[in-house]
Amino acid sequence: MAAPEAELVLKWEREQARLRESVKEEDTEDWQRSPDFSGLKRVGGVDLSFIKGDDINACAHLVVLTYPHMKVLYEDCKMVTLNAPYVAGFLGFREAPPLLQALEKLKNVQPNLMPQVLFVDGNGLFHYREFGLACHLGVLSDLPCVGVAKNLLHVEGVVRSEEHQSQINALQKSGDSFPLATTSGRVLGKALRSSHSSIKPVYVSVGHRITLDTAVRLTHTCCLYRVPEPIRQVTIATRSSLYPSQRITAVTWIKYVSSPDGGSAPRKDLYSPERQRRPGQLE
DNA sequence: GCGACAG
DNA sequence: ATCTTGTCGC
Repeated sequence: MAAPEAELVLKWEREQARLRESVKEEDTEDWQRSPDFSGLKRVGGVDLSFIKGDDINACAHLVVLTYPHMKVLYEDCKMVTLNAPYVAGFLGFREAPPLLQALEKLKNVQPNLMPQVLFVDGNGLFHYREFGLACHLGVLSDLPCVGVAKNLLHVEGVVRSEEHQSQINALQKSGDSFPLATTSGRVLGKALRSSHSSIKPVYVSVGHRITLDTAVRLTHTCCLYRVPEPIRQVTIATRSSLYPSQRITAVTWIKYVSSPDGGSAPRKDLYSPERQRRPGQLE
C-alpha cells in the first residue's frame, strides 16, 4: 500500500477531533453499576478478517453472546470491499463502515438480540488522538463499547520499554492490571492480565458509554482465555468463513469451552469445584 | 532525522 | 491483518 496521502490524513484527523467530542466516558447503564453486572444479558463482538494477499476484500462479522455464559446467540457474516487503507491511528475509517452495517442489519432483523455492550478488536481512548476504533464505533452506533487490543499501540509516553515489561511481569494473577498513562498523566487505558494461563496482557480502553474501571472489570468476566470471548468467538467465526478448513478446529474449541446456559453441567475438568469463580470464567 | 505504530 | 507444524506442559 502506498504511503497515506497527507491530505486524507488531515481530513481524517479533523473528523476524529469532531467525533471525539461525543465520546461518553461514563457508565450510562444500570447494569454497569451492579457488582455482578445483573441486568446484562447480551454482549457483542465485531471483527474483520482477510485473505492472505488481499487487503481490500474482507469478511465482516458480528456475534452476540449471552452473558455471563458466553453462548453464541447470533452470528452474521458478510463479504465486504473496503475503501480505506490500513493506517495505524485510523482504523475506524477502514473498519467501522461495514461493522456499522452489520449492527444496522441486526436492528432490522432481530432487534431483541441487540447487544448491550460491544467488544471491539482494537483500542478506544488509548489512541494517539483519543479516538480509536472502539470510540469510532461507539459514537456512530451510540452503543456502549469496550476496546481490547492484543498488541500495544505506541501512544505518547507508553512504549514497549523495560519499564513496561517489568510492569507486565508484576501482574501476578488473572484480573491484575496497571494503568497506561501518557506523559501528561492522563490514564487512557489499562493493561489487564486476563487469564491465568497467559502472562501477555490485553490492553483495555473506553470506547463509549462506559468507565475504564467498568470496562476492565467487564472484560475480565468475559475471559475464559486471554482474549475475551466475544472477540475470540467472532475471530473464530470470521476465520471459519474465509478458511473453512479451519472450521473443524474452531467448532472443536467452541464445543470444548462453552457452558450450556440452561442445560447440562459444564465440563468437570474445566471447572474445578474447590474454587469460587465467576460464571464462564476459567480462573 | 529515522523508526515505531491497534487491525 | 495473514499461514503453519509440531511440541511441551498442566
